[in-house]
Amino acid sequence: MKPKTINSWPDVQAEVLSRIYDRAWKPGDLIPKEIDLAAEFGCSRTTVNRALRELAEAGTLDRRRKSGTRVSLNPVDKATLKIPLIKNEVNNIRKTYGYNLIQRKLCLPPDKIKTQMRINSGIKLLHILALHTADDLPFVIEDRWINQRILPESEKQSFEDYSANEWLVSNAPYTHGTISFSAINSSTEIARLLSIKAGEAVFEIERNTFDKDSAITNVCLTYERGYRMLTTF
Amino acid sequence: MKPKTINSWPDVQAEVLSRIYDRAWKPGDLIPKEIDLAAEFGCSRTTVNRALRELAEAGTLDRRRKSGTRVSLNPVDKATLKIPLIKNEVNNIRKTYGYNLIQRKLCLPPDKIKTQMRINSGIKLLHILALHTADDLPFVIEDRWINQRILPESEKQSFEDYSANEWLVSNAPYTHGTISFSAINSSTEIARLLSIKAGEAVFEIERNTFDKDSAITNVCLTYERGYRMLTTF
DNA sequence: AAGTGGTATATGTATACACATAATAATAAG
DNA sequence: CTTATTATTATGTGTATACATATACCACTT
Repeated sequence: MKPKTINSWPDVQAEVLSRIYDRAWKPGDLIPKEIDLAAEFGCSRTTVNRALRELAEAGTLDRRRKSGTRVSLNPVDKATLKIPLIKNEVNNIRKTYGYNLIQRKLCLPPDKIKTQMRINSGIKLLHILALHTADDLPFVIEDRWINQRILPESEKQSFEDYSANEWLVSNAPYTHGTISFSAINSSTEIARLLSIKAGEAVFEIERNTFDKDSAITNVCLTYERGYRMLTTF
Repeated sequence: MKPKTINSWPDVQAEVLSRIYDRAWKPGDLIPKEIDLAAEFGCSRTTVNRALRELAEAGTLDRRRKSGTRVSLNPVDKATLKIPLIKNEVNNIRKTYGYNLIQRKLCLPPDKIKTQMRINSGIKLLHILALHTADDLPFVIEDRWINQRILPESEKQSFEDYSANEWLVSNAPYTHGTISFSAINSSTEIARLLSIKAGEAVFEIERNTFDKDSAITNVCLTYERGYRMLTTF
């Protein structure tokens, strides 16, 4: 049995994780300092630092200057959800993607949207309603409001051949945003578009993106019945 | 107007992001190589590398050896969801947390659970059903299966005074897991526990955690009506 | 035209070193 | 005994340097 050599940062990570997992280092325990680990593993402190920094970012370790590094007591489960383009999402499940524009209209947003987008004035916004299909079956409804004051080019887009979802990613860089997930009983309108019965539970994602303080767009995506959003950690 | 100095990796990141944001570097564009950026900013390649590596991990940049670095065409929106302890979740919204064990029984799991946990044999699992409350109102149902073969200590726990949710975080280290989010129409059983009407849409999170190849636990969390899971990016 | 192999190159990683910073612990001052 | 100051220390960051690795590109063969 050859002793495994530990001299790359992934090696260090693996070794540290294995010690945590084997309970040699228990939650709350202070682990040796970087210099000592470097000496033990026969690598440089830089390499140990790289490995531990990532584990701290992942929430596995808690690090504090002077105090040292300890195993997290409450390793917060962090699930990173990748939110792909709907087109890609459909292609990923090996189905044929389709897109239908239902409505495109400049109008005054309801209060609910104004609140979400943090808009006070009575300006009109571009409202887009569209249906994305997978193998010709309803997949997700896109109900979107676009701030034309921030995105004047959106006026020229008809959004008939490709979705706002698609156009925005490469035309509307944002600084930050909010996202929320919820379950709702489908309205008659939603039920009709998704070809389901009114009242059936559907999964909704509501997203707001901002350019500094200005809202760019608000979108509510209502998925087909039984949709599951999944990820691993 | 003093020229801002760029010599720390956060500075480099900010500058790169600002150029992407100002469309000086558009999606798909090849950006200067690390050495050139280092020269321009007056810092070392290591510093530039650190900054760009993080942006690539975040999905903002695409990097390939020899080819170089380009601005992502499809910057995948990544939302990182922190999944806190239910107790903390309730405390965070400034409500009083309560816990009620409904059932604790060793029994054979249904096929659906066996599939999720990748269990073939006919072993019995510990089944826990409990209700978490916020200000004495139903908040979330915890429906859990625990593999006692992997976690023998769980046998001694009554789970009457504190939840499995809580006990497991500091007693069941895991290697990986899966998580899925969905919307369902509440069954009569769920409706009764949550004090809502049967059929009302509720938000569900199903999680599986594993120790290498062995399933540790499967849990299905069914939230109160109108629950929203939110995060920012 | 299609494959084969070599070379140049941008990113990826490891190292030694230096200094910065945060935070604890020790010390001095009141 | 409390508060302010200072020293110490572990992590955080920046630099120069070296070598590793993936891969685009070109030359060459078949």
